[in-house]
Amino acid sequence: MAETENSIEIPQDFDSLKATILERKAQLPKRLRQVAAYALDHPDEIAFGTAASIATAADVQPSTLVRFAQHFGFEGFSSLQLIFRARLRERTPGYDERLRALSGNDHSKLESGSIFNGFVAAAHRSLDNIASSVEPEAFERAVNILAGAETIYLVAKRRSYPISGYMAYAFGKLKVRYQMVGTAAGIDDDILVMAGPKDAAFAVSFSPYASESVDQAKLLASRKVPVVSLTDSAFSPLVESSKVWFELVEADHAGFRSLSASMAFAMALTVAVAEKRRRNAPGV
Amino acid sequence: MAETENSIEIPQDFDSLKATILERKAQLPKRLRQVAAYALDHPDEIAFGTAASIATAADVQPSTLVRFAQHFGFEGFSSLQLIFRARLRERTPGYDERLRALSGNDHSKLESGSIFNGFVAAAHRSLDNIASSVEPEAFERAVNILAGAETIYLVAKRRSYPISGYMAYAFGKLKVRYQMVGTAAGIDDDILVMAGPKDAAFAVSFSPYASESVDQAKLLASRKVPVVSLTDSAFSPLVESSKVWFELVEADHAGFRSLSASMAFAMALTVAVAEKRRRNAPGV
DNA sequence: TAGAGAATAGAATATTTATTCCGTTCCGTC
DNA sequence: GACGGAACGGAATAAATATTCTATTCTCTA
Repeated sequence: MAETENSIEIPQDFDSLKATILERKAQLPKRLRQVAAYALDHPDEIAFGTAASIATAADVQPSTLVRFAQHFGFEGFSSLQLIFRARLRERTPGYDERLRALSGNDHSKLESGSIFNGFVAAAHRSLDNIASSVEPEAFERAVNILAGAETIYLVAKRRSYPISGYMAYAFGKLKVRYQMVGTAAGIDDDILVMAGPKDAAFAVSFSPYASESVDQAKLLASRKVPVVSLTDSAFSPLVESSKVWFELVEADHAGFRSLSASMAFAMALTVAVAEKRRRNAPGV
Repeated sequence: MAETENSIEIPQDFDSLKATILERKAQLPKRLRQVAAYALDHPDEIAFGTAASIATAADVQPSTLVRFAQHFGFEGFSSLQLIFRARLRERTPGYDERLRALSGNDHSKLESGSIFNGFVAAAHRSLDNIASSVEPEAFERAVNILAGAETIYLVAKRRSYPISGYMAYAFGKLKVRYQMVGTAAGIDDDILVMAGPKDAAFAVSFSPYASESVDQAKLLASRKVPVVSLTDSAFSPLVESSKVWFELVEADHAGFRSLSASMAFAMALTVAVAEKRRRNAPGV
């Protein structure tokens, strides 16, 4: 029997597939071993290539790839390929390590525990995401804009409000002048007409974008107030009003998003701005 | 002419493609803009998906994807897809690696960058910390207490305020009755005298503990309102008033703490409570 | 070294997937 | 409000890609 291995379980992720291949490579026939070697040496090619292109590269026939996949219990080459693709999607260093750490704790046993673990994992992912998507140069520009401002206007509504709330708290402690732009539209407009080019604004808004925030950012931009913004898409309506903007997508768990990464970003920005001010005006 | 743009050069890598899309997004027709937004928000899906699956996800026709690709000078969707795949092959460097790659003479850029790095790292540590320190049984008890309450009172001041603010937002969306206990002392007391044993409270306070929060937790406890609390020490004054309490120490960077882990915790608790309610009262 | 079973190559076929085409709708302009 | 051009939706078609099938080769054993 050299066909599907129905007795043994089929690997569901790259790591266990890799282990299985290594374990069995000794008793693999010539061409299948050739495929095994190529697959482990060039996993990206397997992920993106076609059966024909991979076969050429590995110097075998396309049908050999199918037999290889079936030898390890897969239905065909395509289902094997999915494993290699999933690997690229989850490619964050430390990803599976953290996943293992989480599944090791006792939360998984209880009903609410999986929710807890889910949000912790989502927060980790969000943090990995900002770490790779925020450009140091953009961050520096944002810091410079805000550090040079007389007053920093904080624009945020609804879901984003806690972020500006925390920044306000921190700016207060750090003796940085700020002004929150709240909800009451009448008052807000009175506040905003006092803003000018010497000030700056930090706006936060996530989909679905609160129209007040978008309007206020536009108003500020039209008054030549430089706007730095934090949002979740390059197509966010905040972008057009912004001198510098950051795209930050919070990972979700079961459709709900926390603000973990946003909070880390907000705090970093806040402290960096305060630090820059301290340096530029040490005598004050 | 709405076909291939032979006059302008065709983007050869993801960054320039992204730049081109952003540059032209304003004058893109409806469906093409829809595709543009989806593509930049979900680049991985474009890389791995088929024209049909992507079209469904972006809520357009497959032919629209082809037109989109051709609009930007590509021969068809497939050649556009190659750009998205190439992006995944060259692994995205993390923030710290890019920071290190910067020219070493720019001190300020390095400084702001390391602040950013520091807060992201601190957030990761905080998350690891709560994952191991929060007891599943305690979490379950907290969920039960809050899920059984008629009204959930949210007690938090100053630094903790954003946490209860976000929970309030989420409870509102989830149709869970809550009452924030704000700052104005006079009003708060009026609110609190309405609380009784059928309600419950969630209090958050970190060192130095705001005396109002501590007093209000005490008051609630004396009125037989079960209190769940989140704080940063077993010796916190909140502990004596609490039925269930959690110790959560946010890791700090340069003496400043963000709220990343607290946010993840708060969101997990909020969703778990709403989920439990939904199960217990499916008919409502 | 003959024979049996496994493995392989390559072409034939089936399937999936991208692209084209055309009737209809939308939108701006006169 | 009518016209013309651009954009769109959806089905038809073309292209690509994976899988199967069979004749042939290899390899081990008696």
